[in-house]
Amino acid sequence: MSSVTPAADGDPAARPLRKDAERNRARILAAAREVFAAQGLDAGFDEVARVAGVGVGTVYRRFPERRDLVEALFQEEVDAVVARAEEAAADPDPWRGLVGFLHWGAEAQAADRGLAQVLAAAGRGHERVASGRDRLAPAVDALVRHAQRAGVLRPDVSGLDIGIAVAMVGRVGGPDRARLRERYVTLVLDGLCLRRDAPTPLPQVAVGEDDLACVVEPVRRPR
Amino acid sequence: MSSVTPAADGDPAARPLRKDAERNRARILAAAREVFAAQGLDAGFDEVARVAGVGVGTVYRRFPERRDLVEALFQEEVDAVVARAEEAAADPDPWRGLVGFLHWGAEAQAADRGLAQVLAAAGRGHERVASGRDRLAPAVDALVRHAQRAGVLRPDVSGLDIGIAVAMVGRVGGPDRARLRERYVTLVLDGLCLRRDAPTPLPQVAVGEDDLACVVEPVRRPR
DNA sequence: GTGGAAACGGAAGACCTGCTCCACTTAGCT
DNA sequence: AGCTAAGTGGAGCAGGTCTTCCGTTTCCAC
Repeated sequence: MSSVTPAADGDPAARPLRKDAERNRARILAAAREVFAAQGLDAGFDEVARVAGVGVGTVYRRFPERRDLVEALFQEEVDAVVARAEEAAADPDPWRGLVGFLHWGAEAQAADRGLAQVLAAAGRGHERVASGRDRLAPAVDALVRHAQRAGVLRPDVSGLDIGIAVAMVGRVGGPDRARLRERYVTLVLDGLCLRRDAPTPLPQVAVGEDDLACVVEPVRRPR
Repeated sequence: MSSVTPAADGDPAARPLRKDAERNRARILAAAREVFAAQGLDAGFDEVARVAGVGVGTVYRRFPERRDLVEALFQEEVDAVVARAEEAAADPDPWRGLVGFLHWGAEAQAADRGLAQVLAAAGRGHERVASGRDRLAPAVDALVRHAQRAGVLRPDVSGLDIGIAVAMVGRVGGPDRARLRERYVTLVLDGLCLRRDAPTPLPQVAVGEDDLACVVEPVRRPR
């Protein structure tokens, strides 16, 4: 979660960075991970620089475009999602695998705004992060097919549906609304299963009359 | 949808506006409805003024705070949602009423970013729009109880759950993704019903390999 | 028609944000 | 140690948005 590719930055022919530059690069990546998770992918570079303890100029020199930073960061985060999907697909109980993946995915996206945005961009086929989708889609598709062949998942849904469902639920609520998200994952899963006689019990949520800060986050306005 | 309270603006003791002022006020409200629907509640006042064909100063004089404008606008929009919920609750077939309300609500929120934000704020208990929730919550609760008493809706969900579900699905996709939203409303409804033997058929969506612009919209960063 | 209060509009100032640039510092080689 | 190229940081500029302010226009009561 915090290891960083040491030097070779895509182009293996590039001369290695100086030691201090490499150290700062790592600091910037760590800071960006933190800031992007909290504020989303268009957080100010100033903030990233402040958290990293370097000047803005340094951030811009190392990552001239925002995409460069995002790309460097989320390669590994996407890997984590792919790994989790494969793990879920390997579960001997296919339904349990699917359930686990949905819960985990919703929580991961809720905890990290940047991740949510990257996955959305990957789904949308954005050039630079498209490689993310190319790895992600097969993994989720495999999970879906696995559950469908076992006859527990309805046959008319695709991996894309699962991705969108995770994204939808992941947008619900603030940081401490984990219970609420579990509730909606359970609800969606009751819609995803092939058939059922009774509803799956939902996690109870105690919301006070004036403590309904649990709604879906507002959309952002386009630039 | 386009009628506007002529003069009495909250305070009945206020002297009536001059005729031109009243005309401009109506123009501003119409423009704001359009602009807020497209761009969300924090669209620039400049844009509202431009669309209304008045100067920015006029907008600021009539509505010194953004909240004043939002409040004046969405009183009636919330009324429309309440009316739709009551209509749905009055349906002799309670399940059909619920299905119709979810489809309508998701589409309404997708078509109007401003409405989505206001409903979110209302759910969150925001002071000025709190009155909206006070009217909305009972209407949706009645719809839910109606369906539950008829034994078609699972008993462990509340009106709030319905509101959040509508909001979640309403965030999916862009303007022409109505089909996709229908798909997820159907899926959620299959999770909401008391029991079912087979999945409800989902509306088919044809998405090309690189036309996956169907993901949930990104979250916005806080000010 | 006239006087004066109300309303108008948009230029201008305050502010905020993304990015560049260059005088200075530092690592690493000899 | 001394030299040089690589690296640094933050002041400052450009471009954008929000809000105010005041000279001009419009309405309406008389």
